[in-house]
Amino acid sequence: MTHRACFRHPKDYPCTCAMGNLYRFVEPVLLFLLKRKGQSYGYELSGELAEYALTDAEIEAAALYRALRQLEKNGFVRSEWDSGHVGPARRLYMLTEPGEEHLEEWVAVLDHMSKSMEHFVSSARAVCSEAKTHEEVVVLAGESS
Amino acid sequence: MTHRACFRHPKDYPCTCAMGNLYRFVEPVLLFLLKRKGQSYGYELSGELAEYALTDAEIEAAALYRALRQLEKNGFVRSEWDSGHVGPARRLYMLTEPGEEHLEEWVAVLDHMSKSMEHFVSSARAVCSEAKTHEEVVVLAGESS
DNA sequence: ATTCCTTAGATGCAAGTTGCACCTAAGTGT
DNA sequence: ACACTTAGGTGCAACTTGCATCTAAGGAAT
Repeated sequence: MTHRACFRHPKDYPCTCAMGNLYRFVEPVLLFLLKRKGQSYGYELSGELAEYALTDAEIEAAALYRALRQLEKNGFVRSEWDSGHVGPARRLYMLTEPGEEHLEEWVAVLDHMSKSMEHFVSSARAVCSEAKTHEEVVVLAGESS
Repeated sequence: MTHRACFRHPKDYPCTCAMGNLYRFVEPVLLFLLKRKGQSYGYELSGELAEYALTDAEIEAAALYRALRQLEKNGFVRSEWDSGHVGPARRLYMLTEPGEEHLEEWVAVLDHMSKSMEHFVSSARAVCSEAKTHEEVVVLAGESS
């Protein structure tokens, strides 16, 4: 039941929905956006998250708010209430010094993962096309048997 | 407590341990190994898993056995007991036709993710080095203020 | 005044993955 | 008898996520 049922994306789109749950890499994207913007708040970030998301899966607002609180609990961001505008108060987040370092750690980790995945993809493609070539050989040989 | 505590790897190694839990991508690696080997069993696979693992984190034997059962439940692999050898019986796994297709889906997904991560890494590096350059400018300017 | 919409943040619950510790069982060696 | 290796497995706590739902402030319309 976990797999093979994706309503959200068109067929042929390489979404991860049908692959079972994957962590969404919410943290590093939030750290990156906060680094680039200087400061921001949950509702605003939720609009820009999709652009740099590492999977195609939509990042839920609930996950976003929880990730920000978790980052704060771990000391990577800090926040203050901002009421200097119309509408409900916003919780403004900004990176801390440990947060800057943590972002750089994430960059190293994701660089590493990206390369591992590339290696995996090319190895798997080699095995699969080998198998296909073999199938073709079998099919061609089968014509005359 | 989730973060910043990795005992298992040397410092400076870009491990994911300190990044909180990440899914380990056990499934696609197992599908790939079964494709390449034709058939295999848990204990043997556990020795070859590290080579193609997509994160540096060790994949636990427990996770491996559970992933194989899950794959079977979902129809991507099938298994049979093998007692034709010394020692305890082995549960021999092999890909099914849906499993072959699922592997190809995984390859497409991981190709996509690999490229997203690469994009993220280069964007983040640009922002960080920009900030560093700015810091250097500030430091240099600060010399004479 | 009451109702509805938008903005903004948050929680409760079920389902899923994982790490750790532990267990069963077959065969081998001492 | 006892310990070791191979092989597969379970129970529990901790964690992430999706979905549904909630609070609350401000603005617009009836």
